[in-house]
Amino acid sequence: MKPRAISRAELPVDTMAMARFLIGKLLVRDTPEGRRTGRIVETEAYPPGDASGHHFRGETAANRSMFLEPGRAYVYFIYGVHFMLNVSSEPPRTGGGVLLRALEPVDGIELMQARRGPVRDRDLARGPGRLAQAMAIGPELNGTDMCQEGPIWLAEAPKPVDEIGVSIRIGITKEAHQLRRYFERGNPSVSGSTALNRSDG
DNA sequence: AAGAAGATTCGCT
DNA sequence: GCGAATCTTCTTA
Repeated sequence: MKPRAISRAELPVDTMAMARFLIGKLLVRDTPEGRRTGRIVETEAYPPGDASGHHFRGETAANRSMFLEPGRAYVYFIYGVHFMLNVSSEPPRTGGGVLLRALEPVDGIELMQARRGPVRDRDLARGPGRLAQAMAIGPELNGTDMCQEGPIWLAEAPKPVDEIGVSIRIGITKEAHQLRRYFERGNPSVSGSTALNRSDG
């Protein structure tokens, strides 16, 4: 299977639309050791004006990537332990992003296992911190254009998406009631509780 | 200059 | 279920 990159022209210029659009698409990571590919099965939207978003208080050196055009990687470090990968999703200087929370492993599974240890395949990239670890994502990828083949990029969906569910987002306290988490219902690589993954907001 | 909070995960109880 | 691990960034004094 040969993945084809998604051009910027194909991307929605809107955070909620982007979060939904990305479900089922491929995330491809190319490194000297080889290629890792995962199918995106869970996302969260952090649109402009959302107090839980890192862009909420305006552009800084740290959150600059989210103020670029759609399709840029925003990578940040949290809890002293984990990296997280987002895709910018609004017009330039606006500020918005979509957090990639889980992948269904497709290719390069041995490379993911090497970084994640002995866990079931479905758990390799189940959760945003695990996703970053499995895909070898670090701060050097912050700002990368994901709309062309490079170290980290987006590619077309390999198959039709199953039913998409919607729920509240995980692990935040501000704007906690907003239904801004999207996932492929029934996919075993989706994180979160059974109750959350049943709802369809 | 110091402190607290944070888009999590893992291991133990 | 709870707490630790461990660090960056922003806020407040």
